[in-house]
Amino acid sequence: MDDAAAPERTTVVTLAQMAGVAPSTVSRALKGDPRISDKTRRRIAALATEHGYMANAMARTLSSGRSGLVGLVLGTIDNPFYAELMQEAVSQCAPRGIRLMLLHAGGGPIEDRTAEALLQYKVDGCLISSAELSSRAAQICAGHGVPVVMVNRVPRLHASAVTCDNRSGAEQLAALLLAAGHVKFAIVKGGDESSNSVERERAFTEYVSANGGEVVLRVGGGSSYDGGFAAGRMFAEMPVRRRPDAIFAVADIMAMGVVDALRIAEVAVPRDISVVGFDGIAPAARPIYGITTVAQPLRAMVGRGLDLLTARIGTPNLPDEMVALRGDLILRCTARVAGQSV
Amino acid sequence: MDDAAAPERTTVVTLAQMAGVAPSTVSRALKGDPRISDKTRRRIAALATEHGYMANAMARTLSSGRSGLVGLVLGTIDNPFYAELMQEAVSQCAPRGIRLMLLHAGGGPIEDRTAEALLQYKVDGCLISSAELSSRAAQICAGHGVPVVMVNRVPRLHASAVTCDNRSGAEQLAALLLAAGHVKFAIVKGGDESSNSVERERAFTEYVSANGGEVVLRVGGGSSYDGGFAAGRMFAEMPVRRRPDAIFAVADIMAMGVVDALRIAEVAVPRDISVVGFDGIAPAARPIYGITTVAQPLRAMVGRGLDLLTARIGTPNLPDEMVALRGDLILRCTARVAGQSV
DNA sequence: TTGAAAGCGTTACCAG
DNA sequence: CTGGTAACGCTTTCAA
Repeated sequence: MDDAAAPERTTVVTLAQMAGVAPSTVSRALKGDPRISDKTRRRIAALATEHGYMANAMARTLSSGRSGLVGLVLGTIDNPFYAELMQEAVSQCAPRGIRLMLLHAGGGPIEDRTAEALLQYKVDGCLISSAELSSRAAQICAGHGVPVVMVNRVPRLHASAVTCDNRSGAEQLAALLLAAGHVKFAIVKGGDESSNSVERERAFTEYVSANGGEVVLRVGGGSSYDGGFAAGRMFAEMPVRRRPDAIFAVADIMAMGVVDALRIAEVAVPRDISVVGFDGIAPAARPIYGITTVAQPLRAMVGRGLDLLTARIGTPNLPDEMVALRGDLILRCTARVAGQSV
Repeated sequence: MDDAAAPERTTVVTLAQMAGVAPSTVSRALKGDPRISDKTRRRIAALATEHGYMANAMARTLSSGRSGLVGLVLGTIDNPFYAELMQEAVSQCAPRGIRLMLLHAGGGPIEDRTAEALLQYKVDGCLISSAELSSRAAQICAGHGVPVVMVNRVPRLHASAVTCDNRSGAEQLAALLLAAGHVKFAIVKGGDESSNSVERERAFTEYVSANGGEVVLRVGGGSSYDGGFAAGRMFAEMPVRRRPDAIFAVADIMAMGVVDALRIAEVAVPRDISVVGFDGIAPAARPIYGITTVAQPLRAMVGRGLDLLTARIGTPNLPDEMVALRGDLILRCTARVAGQSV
């Protein structure tokens, strides 16, 4: 009835007709191919905007093999770090003209059917930032030449990665605590599969041992608030003599749990125990927490990750590249500081 | 050199050749078209799995007009509610075979270039859960027949929506507080553009007024922790006589801020003031907070939202539909309860 | 500097 | 029940 005037979506072909040129010319003009005369280019561009032309990404992909899609894999979202990372990724992808396909978010491995979306939608590359990457997904990427970049995680298989410099960060924290006179340390670990946790833990331990301190205790915190809370309660219940001086929680979210547990048990932070974290998530900065920490340079990390990815999309078979970015020590109030009384 | 044996990706055509049938038959067999004989179907299916056939989504979209893509628009991610919603959406989309394109996350409106992705990638529908939907994006969807479903937000333009029953929730909270003997109430609002905030605020006010209480104060909290914190500090600084008895923060994230500010000012919750929230986000349940609240039935909301969306994708021009799901009152410890001493 | 035509992999329509 | 074939909209040689 009322669709008599089917508006006939504008395509390269319709544009070509209007401009009196070939479709190929339109295609070239629109993407700025240098061998199209300025005059025709302008004419075509004008027509295009006038008619609200929008390239059909599907057709383009089918023909060119490039989709402009990047797969995003996120870790468990209870940790605000991943939410912040996601937001950063979204905002940095827009100006680069890359679209994100959200493949996974949360704990657990990637489902097979999800991994297949990689292939079906001809994803150009993959940005991964979860602890658990199913090996199937990794295989798929590797097997089909889909470049993978990991952010905040060292790669197990064929992939590039950008991480925070865990060693330097952990050392800065250790140095801070040591300078404040602490000697008996505890570490609240993430998971054993978490490369970050392992690296931070080791660097911290080594630095402390080499400088007159000792890590007397290490407890698992599962990279979650609850894990940190449980650990904190355990510390609070220890006889004071055996209790550590200072606690390094390898993630802020766990440090928050530790601090809360201590607070509830009326163990004063930092008077009785100093607590430091790692990551620099927003809630840890709230006045109620004021977690002393090392902040990951999230913006730069995502930016660098996207650089690596686009480079590899443009030029296949580039060698894997690992980049570590230094984090910033942020002094707040859960750790004693040398020469400062509480 | 070593790509001599170009593996020739398996497609419907190659499969057809192997099976000795037409491509159209393969296509039909693979999608379970009933008019293909069981025998051929099985044969083709076997071939397909054997050769690891993966349909090319781009080609399919080009030909069928349906992409299987749903655009996801998320509000500011500082509120864990959106992170939880995202996770829920991701996990519910997978089994339904729908893929998510992450269009936007964070504050601010959707960029135009992002909105255009909607068209370029032939997104089948849009799931929106942010306060700010750029009208441009909405126009684009409406103008191109892309169904839109809003979750946790009432639609301004042409769109369906699923929300929590704000009225019932607010009334449950009001009733609880009234029963505990509170009479002087304050409300910490979200933004004025937030439909949820407005609805909750109004329902709460009406119920309270109708039952012998009074809302003596309403202050903006910007739907953020910081906003709640500022509001809480303000309450703490008020002369006790003028201070409200009980505070309704229209979002848990603000309630957390309120509670922290009061705690820091050594105003006891709930002894001196009761505080209630709304949403049911995970951090508000931590022992350190224990926010009394109404939890939104997130899983059901997302499920229902996806139902509405797929229905509208399958059958265009269905009328807009608004569904409200009742939330659950969760008694924790920031609100006094009738007949209970503190 | 531009044009013509051959795909890209699927689906859908029309026959048979 | 199945086959043929024309789209879908764009890119990309190969020619001119």
